[in-house]
Amino acid sequence: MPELPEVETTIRCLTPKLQGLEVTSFKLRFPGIVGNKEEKILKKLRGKKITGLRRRGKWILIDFDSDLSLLCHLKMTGQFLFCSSKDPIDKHTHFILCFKDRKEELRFRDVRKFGSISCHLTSEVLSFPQLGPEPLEVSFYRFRRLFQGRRGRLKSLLLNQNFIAGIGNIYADEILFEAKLHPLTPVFLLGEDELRILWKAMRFVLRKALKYRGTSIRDFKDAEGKEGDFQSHLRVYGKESIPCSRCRKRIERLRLGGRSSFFCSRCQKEKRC
DNA sequence: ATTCGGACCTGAAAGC
DNA sequence: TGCTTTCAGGTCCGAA
Repeated sequence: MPELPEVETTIRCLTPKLQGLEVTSFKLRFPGIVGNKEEKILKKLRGKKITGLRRRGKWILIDFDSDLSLLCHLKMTGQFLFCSSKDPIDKHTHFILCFKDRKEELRFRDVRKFGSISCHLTSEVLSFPQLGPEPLEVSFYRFRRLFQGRRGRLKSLLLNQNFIAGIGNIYADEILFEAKLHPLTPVFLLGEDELRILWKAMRFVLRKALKYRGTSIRDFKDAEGKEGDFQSHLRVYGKESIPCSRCRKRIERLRLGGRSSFFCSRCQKEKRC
């Protein structure tokens, strides 16, 4: 479910609540989300204080004192909840952190169980996922350089976390519509002007999605259970056969690597070699 | 070397 | 109504 805006929204919601809290215990109800090795390391969290939360791509980092960090990925349906320990625990809640002098606890729930939590040394945690630059931090010059010598389709590249980190299926489609570029465009055909338009579109769409606190189409909720508002601003994603907001031609859908891509065939003309 | 399908899971919605 | 199929904000792996 979550891409950069949803992950960032989750972190912004959690940070003021978790900052400074000391771990007293944890419950692992479904060990599958952490490796067996990690289960051992997790015990080291007892007595540690949360110093802060960070995002890198779609990863969530929870930093503790004494050089420990949790590295978490929500995948499709993962969700963090900060709630009263008296609230009922449903069957999809897999991991719980409890804190000193607090009635609230941090829960990780994940219907599809794709998500993951692992524990690392803070000094090493970022070397684990091999990720491209942050879309909202990368300069145009570096962005342009990323494309040098690359092959393949434009949308596939935007989804490649190695290439750039944090964009997923919804925002890739929205960015391409904003930039008026076809998802199947071979990247070597892109010129300087188009790359600049793409870079601007990427920043525009992601910042707007952040402003509206993410997209809640199906599952996404922040750590207070609150939904995002960007779904009412989507222009192509999930809009098959609905008239394009720019030109009124019906939005089309195609399959790219097993995933749906929504686009306007009039606004986003396919480039030929 | 990219690209594809399948795998990992569950549940909602659509199709028949 | 009820059973079956399809689909889903992600990523990894192995095979064409």
